[in-house]
Amino acid sequence: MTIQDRRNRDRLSQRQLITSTARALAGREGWDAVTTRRLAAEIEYSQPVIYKHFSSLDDIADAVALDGFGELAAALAEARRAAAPGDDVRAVAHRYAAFASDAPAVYDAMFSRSTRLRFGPGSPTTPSAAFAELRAAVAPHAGEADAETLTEVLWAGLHGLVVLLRSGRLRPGHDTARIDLLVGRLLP
Amino acid sequence: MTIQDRRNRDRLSQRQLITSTARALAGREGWDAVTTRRLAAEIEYSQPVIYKHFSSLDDIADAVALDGFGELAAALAEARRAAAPGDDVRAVAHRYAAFASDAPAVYDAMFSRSTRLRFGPGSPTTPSAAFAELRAAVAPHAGEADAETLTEVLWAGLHGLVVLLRSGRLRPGHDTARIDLLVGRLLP
DNA sequence: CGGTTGGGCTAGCGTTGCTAACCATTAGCG
DNA sequence: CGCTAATGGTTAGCAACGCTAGCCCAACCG
Repeated sequence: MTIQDRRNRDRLSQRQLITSTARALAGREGWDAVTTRRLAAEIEYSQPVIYKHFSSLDDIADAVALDGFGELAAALAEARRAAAPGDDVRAVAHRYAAFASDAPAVYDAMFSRSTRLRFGPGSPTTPSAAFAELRAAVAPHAGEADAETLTEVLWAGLHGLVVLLRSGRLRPGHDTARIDLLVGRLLP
Repeated sequence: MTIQDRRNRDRLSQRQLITSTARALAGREGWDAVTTRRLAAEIEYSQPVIYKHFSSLDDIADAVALDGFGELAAALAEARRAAAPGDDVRAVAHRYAAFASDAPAVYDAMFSRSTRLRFGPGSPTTPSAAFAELRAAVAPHAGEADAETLTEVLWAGLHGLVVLLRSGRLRPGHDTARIDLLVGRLLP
C-alpha cells in the first residue's frame, strides 16, 4: 500500500499547492488575477492539472473559503478564551473585524465571491463552527431575546461593517467606535 | 436648435434604453448574463453603440446603481413619512429590506458588484441622499450616542442582513424578527 | 446639388474558463 | 526481465468575453 499511499500524498499536496497559491495570489492582486493560466504558471504545471482537482475556478475559491471558515472559528475561539469576563462578545467582535481586514481575499472568498457555500444543517461543519463560536459568546448575554436570532443580527452587523468599510462607504477612523456601539447596544 | 435637440433627445433615450435593458436583464438572469453581446442583441443594436455611451460594462452597472440609490432614497423618505410616530425607524428599516428583496439586481449593482461608486463629500449626491434619509430617521432617537455613527451601524446591520439572507445563510422565516430586534436594541 | 459630419456596422484582437486528444513514464504481472 | 495497463502530464483548441479599429451610408449644411 505504500505506493498508492505516496500517490495519494502527492496528489493531496498538489491540491494544497493549488489552493495556497490561489490564496496567496488573490491576497496579492485580488481574485480577478486568479485565472487558470496565471495559477498554472504559478504552480508550474499546465492548466488541465487544476481540473484534476477542481471542476471549476469557483471550486478553488470555495476551498479557500472553507479553510477560512476554519481559521475564523479558531480565531474567534481564541479571542473568547483570552477575553476578560464580561468583555467576551466585544473581544470576539473585534477579532472578527480583524480577521476580515487581515485576510481580505479569504474573507471575500467566504462571503462576497462564491455564495454557493451554504451552511446550516447538512453542510460541511466548518462554516457553522464559526457561527457556533459567535453564538457561544452571545448566548450567555442574550437575556430575554432569542439567542439564535441575536447571533444572526450581530453577525450581520459585523459583516455589514466589514463590507461597507472595505468599499470606502464608512467614515475612516471610527472602526472601534462602531463595533463597540453595535455590541454595546445589541447586548445590554 | 431643433435638429440638434432631437439628436440629443435620441441619444439620451438610447442611453436610457441601455441602462433599463441592462437592469431588466440583470433582474431576470443576474449580472453575469449582462454581456456586451447579449445587451447589444437585446437593444437591437451592435456592440460598439454601447461604448458610445459608456466606457465599460461596469459604467453601466454604476448607472443602474445610481438610479437605485435615488429610488432607495425616495422609498425610505416615503416610508418615514407614512410611518406612525415612534415607529419610523422600524418602518424605514423594513422598507430598506423590502427594496433589496424586490430589486436584488439593482441592490447588487449598488453594493456588491461595483465598489467604485463611493459616497461622502465630493461624490454624486444621490448615494448620500439615501444615507441621509436613514440618518434623518435615526437622529431624533440617537440619545447620547453619536447620530452619524449610529446610522452607520444601523445601515451596516441592514446591509448585512440583506446580504446574508440572500446567500441563504440565515434561517428563513425570521426576517421581521431580526430587523425588529436590530432596530429595537440599537435605538432604545 | 456637393462636402462634411456623425451614427452605425463588420471584423478582429487578446484573454478568459474549460476540454479533447495525445504522449510518456511508471506500476503491476507472467 | 518484458509486456500491458493505468496514471500524470502536456499541447492545442473551442466558444465566449470586453473592447477597438476602420469603414460605410445616410442625413445635415451651405
